[in-house]
Parts: sequence; C-alpha cells; structure tokens
Amino acid sequence: MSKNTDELFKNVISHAKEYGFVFPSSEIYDGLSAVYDYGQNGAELKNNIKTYWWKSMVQLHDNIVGIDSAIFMHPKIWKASGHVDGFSDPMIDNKDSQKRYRADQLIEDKIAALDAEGKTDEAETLQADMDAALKSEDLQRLKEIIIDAKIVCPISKTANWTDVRQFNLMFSTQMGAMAEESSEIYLRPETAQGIFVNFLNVQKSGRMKIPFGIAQIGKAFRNEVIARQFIIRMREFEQMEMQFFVRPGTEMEWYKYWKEARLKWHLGLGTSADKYRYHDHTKLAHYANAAVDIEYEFPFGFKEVEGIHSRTDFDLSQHQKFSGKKMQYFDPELGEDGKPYGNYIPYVIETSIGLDRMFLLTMMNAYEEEDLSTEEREDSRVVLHFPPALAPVKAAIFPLTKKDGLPEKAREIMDKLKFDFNIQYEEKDTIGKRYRRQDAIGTPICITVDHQTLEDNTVTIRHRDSMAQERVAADQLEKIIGDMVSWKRVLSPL
RNA sequence: GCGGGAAUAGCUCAGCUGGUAGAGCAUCAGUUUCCCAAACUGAAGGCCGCGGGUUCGAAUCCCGUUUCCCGCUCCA
Repeated sequence: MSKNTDELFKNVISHAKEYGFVFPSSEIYDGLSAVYDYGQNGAELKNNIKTYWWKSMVQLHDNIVGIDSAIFMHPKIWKASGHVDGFSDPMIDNKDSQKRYRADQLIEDKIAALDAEGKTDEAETLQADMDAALKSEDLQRLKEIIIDAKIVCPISKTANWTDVRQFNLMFSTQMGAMAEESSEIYLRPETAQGIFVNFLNVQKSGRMKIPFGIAQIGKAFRNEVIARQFIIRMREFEQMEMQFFVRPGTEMEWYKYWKEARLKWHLGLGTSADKYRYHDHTKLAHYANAAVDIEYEFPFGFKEVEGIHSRTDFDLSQHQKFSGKKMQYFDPELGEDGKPYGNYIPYVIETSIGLDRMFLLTMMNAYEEEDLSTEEREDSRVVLHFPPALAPVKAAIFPLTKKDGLPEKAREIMDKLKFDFNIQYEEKDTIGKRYRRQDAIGTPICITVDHQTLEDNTVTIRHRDSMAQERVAADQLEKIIGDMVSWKRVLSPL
C-alpha cells in the first residue's frame, strides 16, 4: 500500500468519525472489536443507499417483491443450508509455520501413516481416543492427543501448537421454550435463507409467476476469526439480497442478465467504471454452478462489494429434504412440445451486496481534499461529492447575518421545505465557514438569505461541487431541490 | 491466530535522558463582520486506553490487557 492511499483511507476514517458518519461501537468502554455504529449523517446516508437499492429492485421490477424476515430462525434451517456442519471444525495452529489445520484432519493423517507402517494397534487406539474426544467435544483432550502422538506440522516439522479451538461462524443464543436439544438457536449468518423458507408463502400469496424475485435488506452476523479494515468486515453487518427464481435450464441467461444489471446499478451513482471489475470464481461453493464478484478498488486494493451467484436448486431442495414440505412450483406455461413445464424446484440466481461495504465505497468515492489556494493565501477544503439523492442533508439554509429579520425569513423558507427534504438551518459563524461545514458532510446546495431576499424574495444558491452561486426566486426552491435529489434522476437510466 | 506498529482534548499531533499536561483546528459565550475555513476577548473540554510493577516521583521505563492499523493467515 502506498503512503498516499494509506493516508487517504485513514483520513476518510477520521472524517467519518469527526462528522458523525461512523463511530466505533461502545467507544467509551474501549470499543468492541469489529463492531461499529452509524452516526447522524451515516444513518441518513445508509438509508439512502438502501432506498436506491430497494427502489431499483422492488419498485422498478414488477416481478420482484420485498420481504423482511426474522433474524431468529429454526435451527434446522442452518443444518439444511450447510452452515452448521461446514463451520464447526476444531482448528489448531502451528506457531512456527503459522499454518492452521483441522485438528481431526491432523490425527487422521497420523492414523493413516501408522497404518501404512503396519502399526495397526497404535492406529486403532489413536482413532478411538480421537472419536471419544470429538464426541465429547473435549478440545483440550484433542490437543493432548496431538502432543502425545508426536504429530508435527508438515511444514515446520515442530509440535509447537496452539490450543485447539472450535471455529463456528455463527453466533448462538438460547431460546427458552423449546425442547432441550433445540434450545440453541443462531443469529442468521446470511439473509438468503429467510427468503428461501418463505418462497412458497410469497409465491402463493403474491400469485407470483416464474421468473420472479424476492428482495430483502437485513442484518446478518458472522463470528469472523479476524474482522478488520474498518467496516469492510464486521461481525454484525447488513446485506441487501435478492433471490431470483427461474426455470431450470434458463439460469445462465438470468445469471448473465443480473451480472450486467448489478454493475449498471453501481455505475448509476456516477462512479467511474474503471474503479470496478468483475471477478469470476473458479473455485465454486458447493451450491453454485456459477459465481462472480463485483469488486471496487479501495485504497488497499480491489475488494468484493457484491456477489452474483447461480445457486441452482440447492437451497430449495435442501429445505424440501429437511422440512419434508414440497418446495416445487407448477409452471403452466407451454414448452416447445406443447405441454406445460409442470412441477419443478426452481433454480435461483442470487445478488447479494454488503451494505456496509457499499457505504464505505460511497464515502471513499465521494471524499476529496481540494486545494483552493490562491497566490495570496493557502486554502483547502474537504468535500464529499455524494450524488444528491444519497446526500444525508439535501440543503442547508443560512441567514447571511443573525440580524435584521434574516433568521426569521430563513426559518420561514425552511418550514416550507422541511416536509419533503432533510434540511439544515445554521446561523453560527461566517458564511464561508458554514459553506465548508456543509461541504464536509456532502450537502449538495446551500441557500443563503440576505437583505435582498426581504425585498424581492430571491435567495442565493451555492453549489457544493463548483462553489458557484446563482440567484433564484425562493418560490422555485422546492422544485429545484426536488429535481436535484429526485430518484428518477438516478433510477431512470437503469 | 502469528509478527510489526500505534493509543495523549471532538480532530491532527507535540511532549527529549522520568520532575505540576501543551499547540493548531473544531466547540461554546460575546464584540465586530455582510457571500467562501476573517479578527479580537473569554470559556469549556484530559484517570495520557485500562490494570499492575519499578521509583521519592511515571504520559515517559517494565509486564499484562483492550482497541485500532499494517503484513501473513482466514474468509460459502
């Protein structure tokens, strides 16, 4: 990482805190690792990003609907999805080679080696010891077995091991009134399953016809081993996901469609296209037959912001298997042979975007330290060039001075606008300072009320990006701001 | 998880070989200002991340711990 980009990232983090976008969680208690809170401006920005996504999905597609499913779900769902078994391995690290292994895998290898040497008795004892330890989930015992069996790291050839730790990506908690063995429930590690288990509810109650999509925005939780890089990887994060259900065999054309549509959504915010790239997965997850990431170039390199996955019928099939309920759809449309397609389990194309990463992307992309120095004096400003529709504050209203009835006039104008737009009123400090303060939180325009306003009811609009000013009739403000921040402006090219 | 670095006012940081905690900007009150971070006066703001140790005395030295950053690692 070069010094400049490193610096830039740090400056954005400082700026985010100083101007009320993002705070470390529980800061007065020293913080909580990889958990962050959104402040007064951050909450507005985040909501606006959500709105842009929601409208582009649900409002613009008459075959996509949105739901809001619970964070708590039946524990069996995570068995069906593969999250329980796939992420509860006992892991151990070698301190010398700094490599991590599955503890049971290491012992299995040793057993195989012993067998190969003809020491079948030792192998059997070891196997029995390991099985007992795994069954009782005795991690300390597992380590002892590794030490006693003189198992060494294949790379460093040493037995300098850490303790065995259970890695489980899911947070668990207790729910009171359930049967003994089911009382442990998980905080969802992804929002997708809430959509799959409601597939039939939505399809039937909404009379949805394939192809159709279900969208959802919500929190998900992952107990990451290491969570770092500010809000790039957090333990509690928010996803915006859409599962698109299609007829089997058509999934690749829809995959292609969403791959393009999603990048278009990103570029719709005016971000330069060379900051983005696709990254095709060569190693596919067990459920997918195609997967691509949309990556954005952060100061520390390209990072995944959104994933588009062709999930086949894996999830619905699994839920059919585990729940015993038929997850099929009857397709009455006629195929080439003149017969209806009939019953089948739909295939799924998923688009899944990390809202927090999208938030950081928007901040990084908007942030500029602008040099305004002239020959007479040095000057600079920090400005956030948000697309107006995303800006936390849409306009600020300033009386030029605190006297002569200007504050009253400014308030009067604000009272007309505040129902439709998030407007700030400020009368403290010189006009220049107030402009710069609004630049720092990305307010697209500032409206100044001066003495002339009292005479002819015109005001000055000062634009954030160009710093240029223009004089307009106060009556025009509602329309001017409305046009500027309108969703139509960003959504219609999609 | 391993290794390296850091933590002092809201922000950016200074504080040397231990000796009473500082600056700039920001904040608040006022005076003066009438369109781009103006000036002046005043005020507030700190368990020097936290805990222990060494010392007559610790922001400073030592140990532990928490949090953050970087590299590796991990990442359905």
